[in-house]
Amino acid sequence: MPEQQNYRAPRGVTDILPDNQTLWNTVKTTAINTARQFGYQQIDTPVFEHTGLFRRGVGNETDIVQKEMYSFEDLGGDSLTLRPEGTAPVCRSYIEHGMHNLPQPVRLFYIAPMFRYDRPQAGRYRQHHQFGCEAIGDPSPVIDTEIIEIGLRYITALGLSDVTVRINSIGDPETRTSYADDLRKHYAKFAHELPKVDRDRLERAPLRLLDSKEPATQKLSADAPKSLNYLSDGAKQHWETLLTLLDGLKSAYPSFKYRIDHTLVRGLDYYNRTVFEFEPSIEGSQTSLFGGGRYDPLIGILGGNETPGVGFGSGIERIILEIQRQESIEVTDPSLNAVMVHVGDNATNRAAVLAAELRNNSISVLMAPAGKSMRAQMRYANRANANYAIIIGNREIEQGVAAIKPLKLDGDQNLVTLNAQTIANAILPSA
RNA sequence: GUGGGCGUAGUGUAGCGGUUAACACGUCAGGUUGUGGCCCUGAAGAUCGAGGGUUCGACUCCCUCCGUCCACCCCA
Repeated sequence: MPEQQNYRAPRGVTDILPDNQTLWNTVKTTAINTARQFGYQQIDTPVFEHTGLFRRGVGNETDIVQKEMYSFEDLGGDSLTLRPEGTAPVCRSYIEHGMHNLPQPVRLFYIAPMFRYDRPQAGRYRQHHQFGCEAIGDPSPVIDTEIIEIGLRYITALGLSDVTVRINSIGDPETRTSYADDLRKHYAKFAHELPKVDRDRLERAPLRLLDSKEPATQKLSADAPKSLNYLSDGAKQHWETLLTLLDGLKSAYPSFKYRIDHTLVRGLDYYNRTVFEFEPSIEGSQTSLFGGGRYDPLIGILGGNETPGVGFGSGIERIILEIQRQESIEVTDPSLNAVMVHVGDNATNRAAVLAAELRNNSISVLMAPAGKSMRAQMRYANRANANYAIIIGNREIEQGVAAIKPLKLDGDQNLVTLNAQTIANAILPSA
């Protein structure tokens, strides 16, 4: 006897069961419609890429690359990685397909699974899905604002309120090094007071100390140097224009509020200037719904011509959690037009043919389980969430009729001639 | 990687050192002449997460492991 093994889904990944599909599809459809309203076109990139794309693009020292990637060697010896984020692959595709020859900026969006090896918890999974938008080829803060507006429109369409946008500018790569140096100096004075996790980060990633959750570090962060004071003239003007544009959004989005947060930095190396996050205003676990920013260096890093870009990624699972928490929208499963209830072999054969013909009339219909009692079939029809039962037994076959019984609406059962057209007329709503 | 909570039928729960391990929902079959929802009856379904102890006896107490959830970290 072979040993029996009960498999479960691997840690941190989940099935999206039929009960949740309507909500999922609503969210995805909302994302697609929103992106299209802004003229974004959909792109799908492969689930895996060359590992080097992420090492270079996301940054070799980032947590994502250091400890969260699903990397493997394929049978040909290539090192491949399940995509942990969406921006680098889209930029790779932009370069590979010469999209700089298209009118700039190129506006793209995707809805795709992402993979990160991490300890699962609420709102965090090893496979999650992101709706992302990328605008490539435009350096203006107008397009930064557009990206943020897409996010606003998306969450507004999903009925979400109490969402705050945190925003910051981390400047350009050149000014960032001197900023990082000064940050190091600031914290180094009190290095002995820092918790060990933060002391470790001091050298490697001083910007990360700013959003540390350690109280001791937070106290020091209050009067730490701010990246906004280190901006180059160009970055500074970009930032100030951005704020003006964001203020302008308030007339179209009355509940929109943003907060300048100089502790906001992001864990991916490719960002410059604008960075932002959308987060719900709940205490406790801070699960941001969106993250994004400008990534002007990225295309160059990946070997393309220097090309500016800006974008965001938004976790669909987290959006769904927030929709459920706020009860912001209600979805109902679509109902079925009809279930065929059939007793007796002749009736069953006739019912199967009729079902096929009804489907030609765009009617959704399914067969109740053959060979079961009429009571069992009627119960099945009821559970199937169907509008009508089409009942065919020996009596109906003899008389050449079908009994049409409404299951949801009030009304009596009635008999119609046994053919697809008359049945269709009897159950189609408009008729 | 670090810390905490929790693991009993498909799901949600109850239970106690000795029980036929209970209840609800769900599933299946019935409730006379072929007709769902409500209601009623019955059935199937749990090696009480795994292994090891303590004990005459453990689902119940102890240990280990595994799983899971939550938090840290990081992010979406």
